[in-house]
Amino acid sequence: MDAAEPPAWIAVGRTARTVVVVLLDAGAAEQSREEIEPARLASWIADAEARWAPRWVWHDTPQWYGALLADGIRVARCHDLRLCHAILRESALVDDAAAVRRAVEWDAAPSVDAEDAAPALFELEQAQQPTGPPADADAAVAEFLRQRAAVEVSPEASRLRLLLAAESAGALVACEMRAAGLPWDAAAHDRILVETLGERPRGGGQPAKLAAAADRVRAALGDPTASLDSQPKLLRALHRAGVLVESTSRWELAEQRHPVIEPLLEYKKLSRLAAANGWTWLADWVADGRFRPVFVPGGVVTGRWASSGGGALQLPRQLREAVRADPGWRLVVADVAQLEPRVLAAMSSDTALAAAARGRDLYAGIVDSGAVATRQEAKIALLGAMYGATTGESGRLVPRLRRAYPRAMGLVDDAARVGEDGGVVSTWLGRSSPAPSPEWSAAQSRATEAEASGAEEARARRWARDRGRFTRNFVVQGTAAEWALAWLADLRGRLAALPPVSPEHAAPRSGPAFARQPHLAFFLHDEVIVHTPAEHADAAAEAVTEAAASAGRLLFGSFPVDFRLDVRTSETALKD
DNA sequence: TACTGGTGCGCG
DNA sequence: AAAGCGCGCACCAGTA
Repeated sequence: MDAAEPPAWIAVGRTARTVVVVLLDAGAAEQSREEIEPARLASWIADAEARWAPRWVWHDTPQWYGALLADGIRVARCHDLRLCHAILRESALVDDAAAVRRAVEWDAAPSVDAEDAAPALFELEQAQQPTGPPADADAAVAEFLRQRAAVEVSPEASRLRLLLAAESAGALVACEMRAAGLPWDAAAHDRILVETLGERPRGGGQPAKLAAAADRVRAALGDPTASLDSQPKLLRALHRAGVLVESTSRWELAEQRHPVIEPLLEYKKLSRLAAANGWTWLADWVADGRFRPVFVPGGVVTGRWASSGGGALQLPRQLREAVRADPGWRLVVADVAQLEPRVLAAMSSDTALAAAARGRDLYAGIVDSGAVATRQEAKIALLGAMYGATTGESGRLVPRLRRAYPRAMGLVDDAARVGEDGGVVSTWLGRSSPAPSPEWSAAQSRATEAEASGAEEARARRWARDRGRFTRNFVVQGTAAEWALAWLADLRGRLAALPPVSPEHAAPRSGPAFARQPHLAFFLHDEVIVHTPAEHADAAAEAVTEAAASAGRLLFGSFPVDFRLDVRTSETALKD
């Protein structure tokens, strides 16, 4: 593995029986290539990482990195071809995306079980990959060159490079968080379930408190066999009892006065907990004291992560008590206060909004500016502006923000207008919204024809406004996701650079080697949880804070906006 | 039996 | 029954 100059990139790909590595210089010219026996691969990669710290180029991070982590190997940087392809093929910052778009094989989603198959990645027999992007080295290099070409000719190359690096770093973090898991106290979870729902019945059936709530509902309805889990049946039963609601949603029920309401709301609350995060969930998703969800970077059109299985991004507040650090360890829980409005202030260079946010609760700052009277009003107005509210209290308050913060409001209003006209909008770093569907466009052009019906015109208008609200929010939500990726990536590096922990903490119960150091354990749009030995908790908390400031500078340079964090260090992930 | 669409609720 | 964005999941009902 000698090379004249250190490789800046190393592309990896599989053949039927071996792995091919391709060393590329900083200009992406090939220096050399080598075929590696699967048994030697892990140590080869570990050596190359230590020697050159290259950026690893591979087709799909979970399939490569999952196996490496299982072998105790961590890498600092990668370029995830599949994720970067998805960004570049749509980005309006790319002048000529034709070549990238033609490579349709890179549009394929990886097979669902690819991640679980990862530990077997280098076993001889697994050569077939039924779906997903190509896994061989030649395809990887070719796609990498196409992507580089698309980026390098763009006038916005530096933004795109940052976005691709952040997206790829996120892919590494997602794999690592799955490998490390979120420390989960099953006994504490069980206690919460027993307290809330009652003892778990041995032979199946409903727990006592849930059954009792159901009985009270049926008694109040005067209908001992009423079905509570079927929306149509429940609705009919309510009507028979004289509760004339149009839906069975909590919101509408709460406005009614009838003896059935209180027990019904109670029943809904309990049955939700039992169904979504009850004993079945605990058995399915928690093992060895860890909750291991599948994070899906880039899973949302805006660039936010999605999750698959376990409902990782919907952890109910009620269960946060069950998130519990290992003995001698701590959790550093940090979330950003009003991330999206701060991002909006920065990307629109709205110094007034940034000033309202600086060093304090942003909503309080808006109140102080005199635009609205109360914190609640400020919150409703700002959310309404970013989501496109037109009616109700929110719709009434938005015009006042428009006067106070014309630049910020102008940015989201413009994004809405572009979307209504069928155009494409982009985030700060260059992730673009999808083009309108053919059905959408057809409806719009149909509505302009002379013989279009009133109904057709109304539908086209409604769809246009729907799309306007989507693009309005896309620019803010998507840029906030970019900030969060930069935060994660920077934090990951800082945590990895902390000094080694003392020996008594160096070997916790189980898990990958990096999890013996302070490490990221959870991420939720604007929140991170770091699991750390107690002796490093202060350093980890400091790293979280510094990473946030660093992310702000990386995206917005010296623009004077701050990203305030609420940071708590404790043994559980409980909030307030 | 496997699917799809509707409903409702959890999260940001 | 939300208004006003983005998700995932469970459950039911209707259909293939």
